[in-house]
Amino acid sequence: MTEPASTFRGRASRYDVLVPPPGDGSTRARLGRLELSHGVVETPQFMPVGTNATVKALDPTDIAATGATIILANTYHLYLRPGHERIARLGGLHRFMAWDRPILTDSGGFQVVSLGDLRVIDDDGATFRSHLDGSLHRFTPEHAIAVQEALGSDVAVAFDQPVAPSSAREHVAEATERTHRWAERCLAAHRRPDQALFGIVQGGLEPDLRAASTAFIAGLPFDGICLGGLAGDETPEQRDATLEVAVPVLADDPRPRYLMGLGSPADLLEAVHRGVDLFDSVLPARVARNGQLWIPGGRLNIRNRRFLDDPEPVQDDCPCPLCRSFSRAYIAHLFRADELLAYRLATCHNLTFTLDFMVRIRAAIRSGTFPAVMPELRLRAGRTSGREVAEKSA
RNA sequence: GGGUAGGUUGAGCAGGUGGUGAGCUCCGCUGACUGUAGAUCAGCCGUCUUCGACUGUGGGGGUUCGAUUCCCUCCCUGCCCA
Repeated sequence: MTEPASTFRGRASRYDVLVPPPGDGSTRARLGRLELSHGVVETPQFMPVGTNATVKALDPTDIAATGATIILANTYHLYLRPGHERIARLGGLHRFMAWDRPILTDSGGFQVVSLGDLRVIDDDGATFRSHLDGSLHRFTPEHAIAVQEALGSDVAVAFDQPVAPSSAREHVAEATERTHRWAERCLAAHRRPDQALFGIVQGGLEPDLRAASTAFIAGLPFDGICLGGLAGDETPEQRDATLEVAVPVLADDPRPRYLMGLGSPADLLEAVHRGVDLFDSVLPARVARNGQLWIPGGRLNIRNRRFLDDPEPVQDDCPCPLCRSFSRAYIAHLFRADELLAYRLATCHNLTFTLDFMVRIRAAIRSGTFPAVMPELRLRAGRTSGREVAEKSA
């Protein structure tokens, strides 16, 4: 392998950019290698979400078979149940969930938005009312770090205050300021030497706030830069524009860039093109559980009646356990019968599709064909909403 | 054959003892879902020219201004007794 274009050595990570953007301005996509305590992650990469120390419906063997090399788990949920201290006593999160590859923990910041009615926020932190039993819980930057250190993830993430992209400018500004102060506190609180720590940029869709936030977070000694507050209610155009503002600020920064929450293949492609290295999202797994299967060029709503008689596999060339052994008719039947196997097979498939899509992106970057193959990859990704565009012959 | 309880929109039900029965749950159809309070949620789900109109309470007949309701008769189903 040739010399990396850049290398970043963090406290518990190393990031090599193996293939930098071409320099002709045609794309900011790059190929990288992120070394963490439990293994190596090639970038651009997608992380399946395993909030409760499980990627819903899958066991670690299934997860690995999808091609995933790193997964995300959630600090807030694991703090509430079963408790981070219990997980620590039981040997840490990797051992607890029997996943020996890298894990990134989200800080609980997202629950500041997602648990809207159940939390009160102030400058020092956030108070949550548990969605499980209604009890009160206090989260501060220091506490979010302590919990993540107890869990022992490869990558911890700073506690932040995301806001809906459509929020008013004053609200965005306030949350962004607060996120900056909390970022500094997270850095000051962090001790664990075998755990990397990523900082989170906010700034909403306001170009000046987003640029300033990116510069501020990049100015701190984090091991990676998360772009937060996206993958919400913004339009794809607004998201692209925001990336065009943020990524150039990081142009000479050797650290990995992680866009939090993005998950549809079409969205991933556009964000890679604009310079993002890492992603996570519940989307492939959630829509799978809800009966939507992703295939090249589109999607199948497998609950539709017509699939009950369809003997074809969901996707011919897919190596997942669903496509390898079963027909569309079978998975359609499982969904209608509310059989648990439906959720496992569907989740395996969508994650396999998504991670294979990332493989294709990386291969194109490696071979220097990346910007050129985008139309082809867009076609494969299909539309992110609306009716399916690809239909096998009946 | 006798007795008894029933027959309501694909299924299962609710309701209704003379004055406008389209209400629920399934099923079905279509959407949505992006750092997971989500194996979830929303809309539709008799017909039509669908901000409204029409039809519909097993069939037929009767009483009545008006019947799902009262009367007659027939059919069907469950249960009990022969």
